[in-house]
Amino acid sequence: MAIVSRYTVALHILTLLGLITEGNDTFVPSDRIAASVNTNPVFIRRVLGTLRKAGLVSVQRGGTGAGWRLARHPGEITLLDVYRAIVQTPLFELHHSTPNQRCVIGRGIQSALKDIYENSETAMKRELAQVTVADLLRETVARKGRNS
Amino acid sequence: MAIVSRYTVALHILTLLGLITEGNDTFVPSDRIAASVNTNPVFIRRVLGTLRKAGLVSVQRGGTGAGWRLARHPGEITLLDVYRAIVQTPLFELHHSTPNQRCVIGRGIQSALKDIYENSETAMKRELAQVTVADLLRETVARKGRNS
DNA sequence: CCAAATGTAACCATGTCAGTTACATCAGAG
DNA sequence: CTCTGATGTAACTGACATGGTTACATTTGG
Repeated sequence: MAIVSRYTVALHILTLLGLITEGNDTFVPSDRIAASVNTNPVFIRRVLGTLRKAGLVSVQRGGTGAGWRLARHPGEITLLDVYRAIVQTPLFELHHSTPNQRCVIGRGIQSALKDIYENSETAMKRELAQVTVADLLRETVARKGRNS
Repeated sequence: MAIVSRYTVALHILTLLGLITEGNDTFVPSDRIAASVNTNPVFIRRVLGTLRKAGLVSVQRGGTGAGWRLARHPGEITLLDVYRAIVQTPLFELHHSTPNQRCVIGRGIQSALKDIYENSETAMKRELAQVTVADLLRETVARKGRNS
């Protein structure tokens, strides 16, 4: 399967918070974020909770003006930070049930694949590490309206 | 989520076929493959069917000695070939429902993410392209018994 | 105290994955 | 020509993940 759209939503959230809360001390409620992402506020709050545990956003509870803002500057959050917060599982799955250990292939393949899979996942993460939320925000506003 | 374990099974199959059918003209039945992978033959045949459509394996139907073998030499099948055969979906999912087009972020983020996601997926595939089934087979038999 | 939020549980619909059973089909061996 | 060992594929299932929805207790500024 693919990497969950929750990751895309997380990046959308952080980009939006970067746009609105950077340079001031405002907080954005989950309803408003949900309206931009076009989904429901509960899902947004679930993602925000995960991002908060990772130290990427901070929350203000209670009263008018409650909501969320970035906990760091957008230039100090890489897409890999967000990936690590949202995605816990390794990119490639091994066998569901361990292969037959009485077969040469069954005995050695998981170990061999582990290395290859790690290299491949690392290469993907290396790309994500080179982009920050600030970069994404800049690119996003630059493309207002374009389709590709 | 993660890349389906079906991909791991496909690599297991091809490695096993490389071991058994390279240098002779034998065919391996799905039952025997299933015994090595430790799963059921129907699942194996489903994966083999996909690999056959991609031109990676060939099948001999009917009679004794029916089964499967590699359609190319193991050194001429990269892990990226297998990936392309098995995985059709892009690595990263975008939003399930299109974001709010009246918001600056909602308007531009999909386009911005598309580029980043493509770069990242390409980096992963570049690693897979550097390994062949022959490499995997060599590594696998070299590690008989080791756990990591 | 009121109002506007968060935090979270509970439930649901949907979809994917892989396991299983079943059976029609194929083709070599005798 | 039949027997036999296999493929090809449909159909059903259980398990699980995902995200949508409702509901409500909790928090806190005004």
